[in-house]
Amino acid sequence: MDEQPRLMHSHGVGMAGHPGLGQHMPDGTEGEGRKQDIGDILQQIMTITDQSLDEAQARKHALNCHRMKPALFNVLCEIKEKTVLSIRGAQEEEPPDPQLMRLDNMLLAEGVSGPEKGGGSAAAAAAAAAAGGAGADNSAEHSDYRAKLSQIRQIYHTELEKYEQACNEFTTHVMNLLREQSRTRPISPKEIERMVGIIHRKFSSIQMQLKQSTCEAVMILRSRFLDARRKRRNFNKQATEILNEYFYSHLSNPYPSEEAKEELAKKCSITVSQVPVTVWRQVSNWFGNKRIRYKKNIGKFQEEANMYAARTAVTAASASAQGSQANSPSTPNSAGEFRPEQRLDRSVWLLLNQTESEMVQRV
DNA sequence: GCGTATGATTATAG
DNA sequence: CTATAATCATACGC
Repeated sequence: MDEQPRLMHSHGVGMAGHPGLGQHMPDGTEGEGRKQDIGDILQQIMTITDQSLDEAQARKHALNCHRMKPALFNVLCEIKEKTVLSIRGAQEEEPPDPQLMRLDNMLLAEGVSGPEKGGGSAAAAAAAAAAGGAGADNSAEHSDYRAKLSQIRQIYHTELEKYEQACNEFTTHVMNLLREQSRTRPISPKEIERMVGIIHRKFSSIQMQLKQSTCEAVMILRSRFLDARRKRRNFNKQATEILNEYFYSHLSNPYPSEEAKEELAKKCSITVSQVPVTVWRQVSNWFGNKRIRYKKNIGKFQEEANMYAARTAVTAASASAQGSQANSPSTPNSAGEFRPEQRLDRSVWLLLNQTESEMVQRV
């Protein structure tokens, strides 16, 4: 193993410019005749370009048939492998591309790349059911979606197959070519392997584009069909009134508990939602929107607040004293003082609410 | 049609 | 996980 690099080095240099290389060949143990042979062969190789074409062909043929040819050829292969591969081989060995993994995962999750059609639609149905909560009429709503999805799926698969086929064809073509050439050029199996790797990488980068565009198509489809914002329906008058009633009667702490939300949902009869959103979430959304919009512009909601406060005051006939307090136009801040036990929940809201209403009051 | 209202989603922070 | 703030996409009233 010690002399191998030296040997190859001399070969490399020799190939580049020194025809008289035969003398450097392995010594001692080798027979004289063999040494002579190698010198001859190299000499012939080096001078082959000086000859005419016919002569060169003849020489080439002779060299090809020479008994030392396989051994020398192997040496050449080894040299090339060591030099070329050491130069270019170091940068390879990439980990699986994270973006590709992401795309693959998404396609799998959307039921595009997974098992056959049954699995895909089942996954879609499951997703729809999971998102829908009360998905009574969802199936009819989503049939169009599923049809489009399977269309995408089909295109994806045929394209993928095409790429796969092209890749295989090209790979075998190149492999055959290289094998063919390996008879006359120093091409090691390892190099062929490497070339195959390169081809596969190229093709998989093309595949990635397909996956990318498929993902985009699925996302667009999803947003077209599954985005609830596109199917928005306003709550009916009664539901809004009930929600507003709760909101303004709990103005100091408008954070309904889970049970309260459930209760409100029931009272509002917003059980059948056209959108893939749970009833509970609709109530949450409503309160989230209401809080933020109220806080942003208390003045705008003042009238509404008074109205609902008045209504609750009228209904709550028993609590006349507090009712009148809540009834008066400018007492949202006093609500907190009347229910100190509620303040631990959302002190931030309370603070903002108080300061804002105080400001409004002063103006 | 257009501006506003409104329900839902997304991003972000605690 | 929830609440908030910003934003989106539609509904609604004019």
